[in-house]
Amino acid sequence: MVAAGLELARAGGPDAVVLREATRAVGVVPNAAYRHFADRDELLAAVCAASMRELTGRMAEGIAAVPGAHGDQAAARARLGAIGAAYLEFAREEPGLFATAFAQPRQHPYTAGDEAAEVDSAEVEATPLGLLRAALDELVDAGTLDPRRREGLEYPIWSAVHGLAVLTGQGPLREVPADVRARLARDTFAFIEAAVA
Amino acid sequence: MVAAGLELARAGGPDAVVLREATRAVGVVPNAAYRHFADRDELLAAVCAASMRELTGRMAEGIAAVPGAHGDQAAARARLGAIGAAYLEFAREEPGLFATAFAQPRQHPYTAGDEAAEVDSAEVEATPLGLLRAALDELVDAGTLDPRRREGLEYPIWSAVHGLAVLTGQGPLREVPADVRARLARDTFAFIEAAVA
DNA sequence: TGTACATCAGTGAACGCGCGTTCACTGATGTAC
DNA sequence: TGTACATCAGTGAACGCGCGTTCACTGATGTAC
Repeated sequence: MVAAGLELARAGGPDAVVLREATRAVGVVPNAAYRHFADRDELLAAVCAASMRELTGRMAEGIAAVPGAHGDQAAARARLGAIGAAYLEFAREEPGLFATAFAQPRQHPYTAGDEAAEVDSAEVEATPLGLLRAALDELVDAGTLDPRRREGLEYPIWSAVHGLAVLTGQGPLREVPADVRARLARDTFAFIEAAVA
Repeated sequence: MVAAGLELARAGGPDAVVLREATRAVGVVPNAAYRHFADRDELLAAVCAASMRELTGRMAEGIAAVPGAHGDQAAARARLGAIGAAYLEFAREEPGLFATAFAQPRQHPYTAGDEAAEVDSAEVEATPLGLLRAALDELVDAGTLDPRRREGLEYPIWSAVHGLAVLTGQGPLREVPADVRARLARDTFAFIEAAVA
């Protein structure tokens, strides 16, 4: 059911996650879905969570593909770039899933500064925000990023990349040609580096 | 009809712009709408355009409220800040209209660098992007912004502010308390200033 | 080893709902002669 | 000045659609005695 819903979301975003259609894809009668989900919203929530997991997985892959030991300056920078690139690539290649991942967000605890330690670190990791935090922490470890500038830095960076993804996805910039899109991505990354440096 | 649709969008976003409901609000029979709109999508497009105009208007008000002559350094900076603040404020106070403004975007010509001159300047102005461009141009005029860094700078800035609006609006950060939200906005503005300087 | 029973995924039929849209129409308003 | 006519916003009734959801049910599977 969730896999079927995921395909619907891939093709048409969260609104396309229609209970009856998912059961049809599975080859089952509509009300059979109620064996597994309380209602349509519960199915949608599961599909949203799966979409978010998919995004997180792509980002993790992008990071893992960058060689170099933890703490190496060039590698740390490259890993931050890989995070942003994977995020934008997912938004471009899977607009339906991207929209779905953010359509019905699980409550996302804001944990900056002092409260950070309270959160189960494994859970935080398995999240786009968690991966971004780890990358910034590595930049601090590598000596590239001044620790005093580290606090809260994940949010403006996340905003910039997410904003670009949205504007060039469903947004007003969705019709720009591929080369312009690539340039926007480069400019945005340069902008982030300028602010970090 | 558009005003009624706008109220629906204000309350529930673009999906809430239901043709029958708009006619009901106007006190008219459903099919009467077809005197004025080819179909539901045409009504929605009109409502989206009106939402975008509303956003642009709020931003223009925010700019106009900043005293100081064109080219004054402090005033120029304040105007850039006012743009971002108005954008975020609109997204927070009118989430439905904000979502609607970006729901069915009019094709938005990308005009950076050489092509900029080709576009009717009046049309460009009456747009969030146009206002942002004007503010950045003023920073150049004021001598605050290096002209060599000006080109294409509007997009990362727009992305950062738009991303923050989305993440704290419908997005994963939508549940954060007001003070944290304010801090995120401050951090993002500081981030932008750091990249611009 | 065999029988009784609980579990539970899936069935078949139906419901009420609100939607967008089409049809032929009415009736007021303004204009041409 | 008065009559004929075009225009056009709105009417009334109806359509087919697909949706989420509820009901009482069946039939296979696994388990307890």
